[in-house]
Amino acid sequence: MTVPAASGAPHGGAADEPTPEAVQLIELLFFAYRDFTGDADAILAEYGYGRAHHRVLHFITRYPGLRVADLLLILNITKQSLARVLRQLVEGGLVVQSAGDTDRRERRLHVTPAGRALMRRLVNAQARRIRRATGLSGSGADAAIRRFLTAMIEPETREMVSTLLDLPKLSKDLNGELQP
Amino acid sequence: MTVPAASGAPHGGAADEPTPEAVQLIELLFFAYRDFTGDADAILAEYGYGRAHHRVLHFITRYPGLRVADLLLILNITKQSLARVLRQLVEGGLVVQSAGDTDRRERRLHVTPAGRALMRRLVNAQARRIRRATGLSGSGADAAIRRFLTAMIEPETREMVSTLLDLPKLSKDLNGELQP
DNA sequence: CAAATATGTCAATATGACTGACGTAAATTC
DNA sequence: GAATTTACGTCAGTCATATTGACATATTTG
Repeated sequence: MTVPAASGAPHGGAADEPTPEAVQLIELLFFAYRDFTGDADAILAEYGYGRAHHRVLHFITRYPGLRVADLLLILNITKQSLARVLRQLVEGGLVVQSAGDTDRRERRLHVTPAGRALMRRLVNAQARRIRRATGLSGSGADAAIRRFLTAMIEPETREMVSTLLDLPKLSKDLNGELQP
Repeated sequence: MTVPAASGAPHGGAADEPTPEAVQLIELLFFAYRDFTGDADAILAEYGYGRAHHRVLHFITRYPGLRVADLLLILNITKQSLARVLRQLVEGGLVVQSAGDTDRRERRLHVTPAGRALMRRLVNAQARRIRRATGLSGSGADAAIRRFLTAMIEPETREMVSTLLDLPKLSKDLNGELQP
């Protein structure tokens, strides 16, 4: 008797059974995401930064004036984890903090020109790969891929992400709009 | 006047400019992959294992008889990194090693029934999310998504991955077929 | 003023990755 | 048959990222 294949499933079992297509997508996701982040990793390494710095820089760039609490919710990490990364970005002159206008306990976060410079390199590299990939996927694929990735996100998180994606212009005054 | 950007182009410039769609996909990829791996992470935590164990277990399950060298190439990590994870899986009774038939220096890797049991839980959770996502993306989306993810993979790696995906049945005798 | 909130920080720990060096057994080559 | 190469393992040290728990400080709010 041969070793049961792929998922170990004897095939034809529960309705819950993973389809071979789904299993293939699991592997593709692994390799695709690894190479996708690899683009950025190579650039970040020049600066002595890592993926964590990238994520923080990304969201501060995209949503200027973000508060620390917002970042914690978006990234879903602890403040201790964020602290070191954020401190290094500030010390490196890529990010500046300033007390909130109405609430001076808050640290509103903004990227500096140097931070924008790095972000541009990073987004260029990653967007190039994405454009190439969507280009190769045929027209109209873009919408399907966006729907797929959105559906992959945890429903609760999905709402927050939709808010983020749909309101990029409001960045200058997203005072607490992020999570009511 | 806005701050001049990193690699030069202040918008409307180079053809290299990242499109807003690409930038959105960057964020969606981040959240989608995070929640996708979160499914598995929760299960693995029960066993005291991590993502690294998952990846190793996954590929041994999918390609029984895999050699250590194959795993290193697939995962693109060092043997020292693999060592601890693999040892823990063997000690935990999820994976067994046996000397190769023709070359007794090789350690052919196989999952035990216990390993299959864990893998089944993991693949069920992740495939469920994927099926739900592809389901929500409309019919025919599956192929578009597969093309997109494949195109996201580094061309060199892509060949290896295609080989892996296309030859799942040959798993029992992939003697060195993995990388000629 | 007291309590809640936003943020920061000290300390200890875990995971997963790395480099570099060295060891052993088995196969291959001369 | 000896020498080299290959497959794998292991010891030692380091780094990046994350965790939990406890405590500090400033500021806003009731």
